[in-house]
Amino acid sequence: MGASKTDHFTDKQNAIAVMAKALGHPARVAIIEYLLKTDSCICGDIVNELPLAQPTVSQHLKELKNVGLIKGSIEGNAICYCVDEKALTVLQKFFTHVTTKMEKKKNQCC
Amino acid sequence: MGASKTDHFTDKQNAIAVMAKALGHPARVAIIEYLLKTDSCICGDIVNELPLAQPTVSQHLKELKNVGLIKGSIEGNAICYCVDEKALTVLQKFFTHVTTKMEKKKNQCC
DNA sequence: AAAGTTTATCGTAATATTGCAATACAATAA
DNA sequence: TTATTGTATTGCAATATTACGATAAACTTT
Repeated sequence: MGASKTDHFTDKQNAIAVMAKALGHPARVAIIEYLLKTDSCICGDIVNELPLAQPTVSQHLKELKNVGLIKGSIEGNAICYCVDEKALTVLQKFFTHVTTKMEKKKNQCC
Repeated sequence: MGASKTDHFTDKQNAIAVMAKALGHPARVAIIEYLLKTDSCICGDIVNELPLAQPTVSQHLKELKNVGLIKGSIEGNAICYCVDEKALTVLQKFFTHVTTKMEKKKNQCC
């Protein structure tokens, strides 16, 4: 095995899982944080910021892009990457919903 | 390779990544949602709810527990699993922080 | 104690991820 | 055109994940 049985889960569950998985690596969390912190969003700057080789960073960027968490636009020779607001908002709403539900339950057990 | 270079990232980045990774599988998202939806939190009920074999579910529960997203308490013969409020609140705050920062930036590029 | 119930662990096969060197590709500069 | 610069892709080795059958462990009931 090694592949998830996505067929049996809801679209929403799969969507959350796919985005969460993309953030399941510190380098990719660092990329998102860097994109929010800085004004420049040039790929080369991200490579310099991270303790990883250029091909590895490129791979991480590709993954974030595939999942829709970031988007890239060609900026002359370089490429400018930015966070995608919609995708991150989906995650934000999910976790806010979760914590809201938790408060309502207030430790009914455990 | 196959192992993440966690040494070079901040503790917070690693913490977020570890929890996000745990939610990077639809079954584990489904488990969290189920625990919030229902009053019963018996392991057997979770196994019945998911389209996966009992050992597989047990493995997923273990992962969620290792990461601190859920906690389990022995309930006679069975085991009662519940979400851990603190851990999920950390994620909620992270994504709220992210979306807040996004709004401030308002598409400076891309 | 013996049998049943519930959950965890072991072992293993299939697949996925991570990381990087080498290299290719694309756009600009000389 | 020929560098040069910036990014992506390929190929591969090391490791991790997913899934489940078989089995063990722990508690309950009979």
